[in-house]
Amino acid sequence: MINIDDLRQKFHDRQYKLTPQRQIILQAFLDNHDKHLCAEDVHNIVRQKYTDIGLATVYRTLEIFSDLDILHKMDFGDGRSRYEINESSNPHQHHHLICLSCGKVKEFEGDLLETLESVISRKSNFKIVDHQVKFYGYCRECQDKC
Amino acid sequence: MINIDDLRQKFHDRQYKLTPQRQIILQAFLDNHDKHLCAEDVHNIVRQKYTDIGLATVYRTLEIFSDLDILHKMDFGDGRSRYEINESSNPHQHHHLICLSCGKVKEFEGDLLETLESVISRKSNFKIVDHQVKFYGYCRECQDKC
DNA sequence: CTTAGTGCAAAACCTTTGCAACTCT
DNA sequence: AGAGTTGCAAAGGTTTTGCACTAAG
Repeated sequence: MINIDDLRQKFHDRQYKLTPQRQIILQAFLDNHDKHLCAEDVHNIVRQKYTDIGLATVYRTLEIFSDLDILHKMDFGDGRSRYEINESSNPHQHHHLICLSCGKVKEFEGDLLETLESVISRKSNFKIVDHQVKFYGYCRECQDKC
Repeated sequence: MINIDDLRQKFHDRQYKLTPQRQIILQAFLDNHDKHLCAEDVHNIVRQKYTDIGLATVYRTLEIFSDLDILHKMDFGDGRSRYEINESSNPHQHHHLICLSCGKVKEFEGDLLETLESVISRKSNFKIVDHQVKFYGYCRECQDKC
C-alpha cells in the first residue's frame, strides 16, 4: 500500500505539487482503508484537520489519485462515485458483496477470475486489463431479521 | 423474454395502469434487445411514435420496469444509468466487456460464476441473489489500431 | 367515478469548470 | 519567478419531484 514517500515520488515524476490538501486526503484513505468513501465523506473527514478545504479540491485530487492508481473509483449504485485505496499492486484481489436490504458493502477476498479472464480473452479477442465484480444479496444480519 | 401480455398481467397484479407510454417504452427495449439504452436514448426512440412523451415519464417507467425485473439497471461509468431487457428468467447469463479506448460494450455469454457464488455464500454467510461482472480492456478493433 | 399516470417546469443532486488569489518547487 | 493549485461560485448533466390535468380501469 502507498505511503507519503511513494506519493512524493509519484507526484515528482508527473510534476504534480505535494500540497497539504493532497497529503491529508491520502491520509483519510490510509485511516479508512476498509471503507468506501465518496467525495463528500472525504470532504467531511478532511475538514476536521483543514477547515477551509473546498469540495472541488477533493474531486480534483480524487481524480489524480485514480489516474495514478492510488485509488480505485467504484460505483455501488447509490448515485455517487466511491473510492477505495489500492491495497497492493494487483488490483484483482477482492470482490464486493452488496446487501440489498441494508446497503452495506462487504469484501470477499480471493481472485477466482483469472481463469475466466483467459477464457474470455481467447474466445472474444478482448484484451482484459481489469475487472469489477459485484454480488448482490442479503448479509448475515439482514437474513436473521427476516 | 417478456411480451405485452406478460406486461398486462404483471401490471394488473400490482394495480399499475397499462398506458400507451409504458407499452411503447417496453417496445423500444424489445426492438433494441442488444443495446444498453439510457433514459435519453429511450426518450428519443419513443418520441418518434409518441411525440409528447415527457422525459420524467420515461424515468418513472424505467424504475417500475426495474422493480418488476423486466429491465436490469446497469452502470458503465459514463455518468448515466443504462438499462437492458431481461432476456430470460435467469439473470446470470452474460458479462460485459467494456473497451477503455472506444467505450463500446460487448457481451460475453456464459455463466461461469455459479461455483464462485456458492463458495462465497458458504464462506461469508451472504445470500447472493444476483451479480454484475464487468471486464475492462481493449476490444479487437482498438488493439489493431495500436 | 376513482385512482393512478402524465407533462411540464422547477428543484435536487453530484460533478466539473472559470477565474483570481495563492503556494509549492 | 513561474507553473501548478486552491476556494469559491457558477454552470453542467442526470434524475427526481410538485402540481394541475388527463386517462385507464
